[in-house]
Amino acid sequence: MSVVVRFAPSPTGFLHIGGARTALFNWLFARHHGGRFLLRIEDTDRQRSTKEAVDAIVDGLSWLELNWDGDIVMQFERAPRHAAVARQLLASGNAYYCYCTPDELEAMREKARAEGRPVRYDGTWRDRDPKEAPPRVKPAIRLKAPQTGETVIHDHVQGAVTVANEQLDDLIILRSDGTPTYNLSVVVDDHDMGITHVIRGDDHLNNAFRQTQIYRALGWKVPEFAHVPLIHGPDGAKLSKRHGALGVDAYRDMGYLPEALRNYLLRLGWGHGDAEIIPTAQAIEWFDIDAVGRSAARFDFAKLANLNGHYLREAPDARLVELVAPRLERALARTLDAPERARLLAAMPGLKPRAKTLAELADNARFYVERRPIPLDDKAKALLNEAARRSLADLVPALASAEWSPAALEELVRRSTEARGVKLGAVAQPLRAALAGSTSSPPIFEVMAVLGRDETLARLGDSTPRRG
RNA sequence: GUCCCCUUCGUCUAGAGGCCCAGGACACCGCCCUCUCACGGCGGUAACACCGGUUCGAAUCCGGUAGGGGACGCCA
Repeated sequence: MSVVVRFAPSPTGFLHIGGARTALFNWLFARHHGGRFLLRIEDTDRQRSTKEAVDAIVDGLSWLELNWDGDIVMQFERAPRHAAVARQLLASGNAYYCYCTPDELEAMREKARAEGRPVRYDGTWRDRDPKEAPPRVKPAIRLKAPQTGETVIHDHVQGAVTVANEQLDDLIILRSDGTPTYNLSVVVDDHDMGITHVIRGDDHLNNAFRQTQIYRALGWKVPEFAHVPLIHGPDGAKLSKRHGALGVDAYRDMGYLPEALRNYLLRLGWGHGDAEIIPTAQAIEWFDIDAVGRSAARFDFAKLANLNGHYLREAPDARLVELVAPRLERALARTLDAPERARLLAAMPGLKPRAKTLAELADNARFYVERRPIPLDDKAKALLNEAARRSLADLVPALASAEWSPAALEELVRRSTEARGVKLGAVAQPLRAALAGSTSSPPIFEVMAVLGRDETLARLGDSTPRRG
């Protein structure tokens, strides 16, 4: 049997990090088994669904490179089909009209809660003659669920989960306005789309029982289930915005690479021996939904940053220039020309091991394309005292005719410091301050090589006293 | 309140009765490398929630307790 899975978000906000992970698991499962990964937008809540949210989901999945197969299914468009199935259930005696009004139901729940009883529909209209229906009340359709026995789900993550049928009430499958409810729509769509494995957040575990009852009433085959745990914040509580329940676009903005986020999300709740760095191709080979853990994991930015640093170091320099250039252009409020981009490319090997995010990489790269006189931070200013400036000035004549390579420059400066009996750092740090504008940067001779002789001497000139 | 689920270092996890006085990674702390900052290398602190039981032997199996999470809508 070929595997067919789907990711089915409701477009009521951005694609959040938890949704991204269930999408990733679905995608990996499909790719591992050579099956299909479908995308269905559950937009049946007309009040809250927005076009912007649909775009955000599509953009987020695209950025994460979780490509789906076939066309996107818009659930609302299938509402007539769902309603038809509800009527089919009615005709077969597996559903019935319920004439309770929302107010009555609310009162029913209120009373049950107050009396400490389970909050469930009491079955008022289950066996009552519809002829007794109050006039002018439009009925909803409820599933006539089994009242005895139990419903068991064999979940690939949670194992066998059993619930007594008396715990489940007769859920509404078609609203009084004729629109289908979530559980009905999901069952009909999953069936019609040929979904073999339903992989979703475990907040849906309870729905799986309801849905199983609908499948049975319809005589349809129940799909395999895998309910993956939710992601929690650092405090163990539900992920809040402050903790990282952000849209994936926010992670892109913070400068994380999609492959790093994928690797991080994969390791949240799943492991393969001691493996930590798991590139996507490897993940596809190894991924196994049955090995996903049953407990919720906490989101940890530090680990994400570490992983991101790894993928940053591995990324081709040209790609990083493309990713960093727009950030620099925004910061500098101007566009970068070809020589500046070339300079960034040459600087990238020295820059990338020093950053954990693209934001940090852009910050660190900025001095390379800053226009003279480049701004100096406070520590750099303090470092460039009278004595430091003089020793830099002493270096200028030799630099003017030096061979311009990192090794030759280092050799030259080392010889000069040895001759004067000072440590290399005594000159390297002032050089760094004058050329990079701060007290930390890639190796200074490499910086000089990338900057070129003219720019180097010009920057030194900006910081040293004029010769008389 | 009712139902369901979860519980190994601070965090993510390995572990499916003896290989575990519990392994890896991140974070943290030392040391090394070193022109700064990183990267890298080496080392360190640190966990089987608790109580019973089964067994020659339990992190691993069973029961209970505690703590945490999720679900209880004519939302999805």
